[in-house]
Amino acid sequence: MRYEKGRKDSSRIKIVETASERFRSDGIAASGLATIMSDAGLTNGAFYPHFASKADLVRECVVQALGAQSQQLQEALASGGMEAVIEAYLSAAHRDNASKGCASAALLPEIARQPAETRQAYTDQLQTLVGQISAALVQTKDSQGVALGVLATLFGALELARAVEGKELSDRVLAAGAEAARSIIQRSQSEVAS
Amino acid sequence: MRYEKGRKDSSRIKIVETASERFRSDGIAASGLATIMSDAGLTNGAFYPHFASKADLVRECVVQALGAQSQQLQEALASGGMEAVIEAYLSAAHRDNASKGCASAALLPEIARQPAETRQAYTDQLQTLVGQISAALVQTKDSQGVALGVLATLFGALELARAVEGKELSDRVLAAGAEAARSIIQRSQSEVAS
Amino acid sequence: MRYEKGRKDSSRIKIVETASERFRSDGIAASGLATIMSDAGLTNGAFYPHFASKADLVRECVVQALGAQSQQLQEALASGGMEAVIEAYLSAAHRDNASKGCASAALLPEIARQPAETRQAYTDQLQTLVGQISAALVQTKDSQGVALGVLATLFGALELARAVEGKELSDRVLAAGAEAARSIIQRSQSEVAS
Amino acid sequence: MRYEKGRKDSSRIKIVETASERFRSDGIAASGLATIMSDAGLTNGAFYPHFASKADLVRECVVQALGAQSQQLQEALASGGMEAVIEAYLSAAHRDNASKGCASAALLPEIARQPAETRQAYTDQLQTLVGQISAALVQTKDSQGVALGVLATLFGALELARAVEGKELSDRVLAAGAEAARSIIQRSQSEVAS
DNA sequence: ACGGCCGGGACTTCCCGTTGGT
DNA sequence: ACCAACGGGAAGTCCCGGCCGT
Repeated sequence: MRYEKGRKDSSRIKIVETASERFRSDGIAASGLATIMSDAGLTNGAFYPHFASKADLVRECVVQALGAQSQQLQEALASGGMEAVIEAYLSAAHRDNASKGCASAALLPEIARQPAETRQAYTDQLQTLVGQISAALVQTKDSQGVALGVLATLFGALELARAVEGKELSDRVLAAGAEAARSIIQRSQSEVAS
Repeated sequence: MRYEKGRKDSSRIKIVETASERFRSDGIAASGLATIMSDAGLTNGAFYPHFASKADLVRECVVQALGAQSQQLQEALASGGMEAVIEAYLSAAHRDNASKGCASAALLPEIARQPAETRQAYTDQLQTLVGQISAALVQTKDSQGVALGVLATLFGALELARAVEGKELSDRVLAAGAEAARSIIQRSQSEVAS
Repeated sequence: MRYEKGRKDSSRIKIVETASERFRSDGIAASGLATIMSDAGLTNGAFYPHFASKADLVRECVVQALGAQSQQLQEALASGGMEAVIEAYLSAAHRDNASKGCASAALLPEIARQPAETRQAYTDQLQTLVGQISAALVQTKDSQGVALGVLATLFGALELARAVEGKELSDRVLAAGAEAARSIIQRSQSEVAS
Repeated sequence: MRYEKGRKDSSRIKIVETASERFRSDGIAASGLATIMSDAGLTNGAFYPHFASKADLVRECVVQALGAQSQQLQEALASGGMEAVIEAYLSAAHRDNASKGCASAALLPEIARQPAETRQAYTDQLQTLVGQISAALVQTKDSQGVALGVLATLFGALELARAVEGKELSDRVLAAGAEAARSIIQRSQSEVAS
């Protein structure tokens, strides 16, 4: 799509992937371009031909990370429905592997402080996720609202599980988040039934 | 009382309050001590007699901010119950005023990257909130889990509302989060009823 | 002939001449190929069909510059002997016009840091100069040594005259160098006489 | 002298010493600040509090290197006179160890391209050397000129010995330079005698 | 031969957290 | 408590040597 015009831009892709992981593990502000480029097998000087600024890279990473998440979501929904999605999202593995996990749970407050363009890009990608989840639910008047509520719960629970000290409590947070997500879905369906 | 241990200098209190706001509005990593001290009406050199490091200040701020939140929560629960809490938390005013708002919604992913001591302090304070909410709910087998689920939903929804671009969508996120929180609570109560 | 081996394109000759001047005026490391090519009336891309690398060009320039110097030396020796050579070499005009002057005085330390092939090429050309001067001297046991000593003095004096600040001192350096060169020659001759 | 005012500035001294070696071994233009700072055990960011620019550092290095050379010269003159100076200067050890050796022989053409301030600093230091050598010679009308001539010969011969390929020839250059230097001195003395 | 691109890396500016002298 | 300075290190601009498609 984007980088079809010029060269094959494998470097650009490598940079975005490397940065995307680094941002999720260390945060955006705490990640330096030099480290990212070095991890990508390149040097500082090779950055600016690809991106106008760090903010530009951030936007690209948000798009990339949520795009990949959308694909994973599609597969999970197809194979196991919402229940599988919830269990995979609020798993210990996902909690313990932030660098390859959900960008929202890793970066939401930092995304909120990004320029409007980045937030718009995030919003666009998020709505894809909302649409996918909404479509997987029994249709109600406001299945998009339900999807948003479920996503908020998943994001919040994963962040909380990562922030608290103590594995036992963290596991309980994951379980509580999963139960909460199920509640939201089930209550929306029971409304339809009534 | 918690922060009696050190000197209860007014300077120290002022630094913590100022930093606490700055962290919530700009993020921890993006906030410099020089700016914080300047805003507190002091200079750089006055910091280290009070705190051993920035990480130390962060821990103190987390305690202070969640302590204050606990007090507000108590008042809101007393006057209007959980419904009032939800509405106040997921209000446009709270969304638009991060610097004086919930530290969790502003900082959770950054707290997750802090040293164990800070995460432990956060955990302690969080459990106070959980206890308060749990006590306000109809008692069930796992009212703490419900409280955790509600908190996760509130945190996630507020972060999401701040991150998305467009007021209309952001308002919908707030509403969806509120509805989701109500669902979690109501379903836990209906379980009791059945 | 030396540089017949490659194509004797006029472009190649132009590049070498342009680079040769630029190197002498700005130094090798400080001279970029883009500037050289541009000054030669060509573009970047025309370089590599002619030379394998910048080091290759440097070698070629060393050969070209010393070859030209050898011709000038021959003429000067023929017309005015060593005294004319010394005066021309240590003239204000030569000092103030490095770009068309002696490559040794302009580049010796940089040549010393070049790859062996370049240093070999320099050595070959230098020995031509040594032979010419040696032949112009009264023959002694070690007229080549005397020629080397004279050349070292001329190179060193010209470099020194270019490096010092202040025209008056610089002129004195030139004069002192000339007098030193004459001393070397005269003493070698007096040895013969004795 | 210079850095007495502020702190002990051991860092500054370390930077100058490290840079001074690096410049002499690799040349000024070819030496990057990052490498120099890294070798000095510091990082990029620590450079500019000490020096306004790379050119500023170069000037400092020129002063430092020639200052040290002046001390060595004094010792050599005291212990063995000019003959000892010549032999030490045009020794294989000095030729093969440019990084700790004479800055003039390593850098003269690059110094000639530096801003006037650097050239002035070089000139000042050079005149110290000239004065020392001049004082060591039998006094003649122009013992400063003789000293300049000797220095030019030494500089040129060392550069030449480093630039030529082949140890045997390089050794001959050293010997020829030494013989030339002796000739200059002796002829200046015989003038007096006559 | 052209022109543009690629990655490397230079120089410089800015600000950070922290320390020490006053 | 002030404040200047230190060293660390990031962001950004620039240009270099080298390569390729046209």
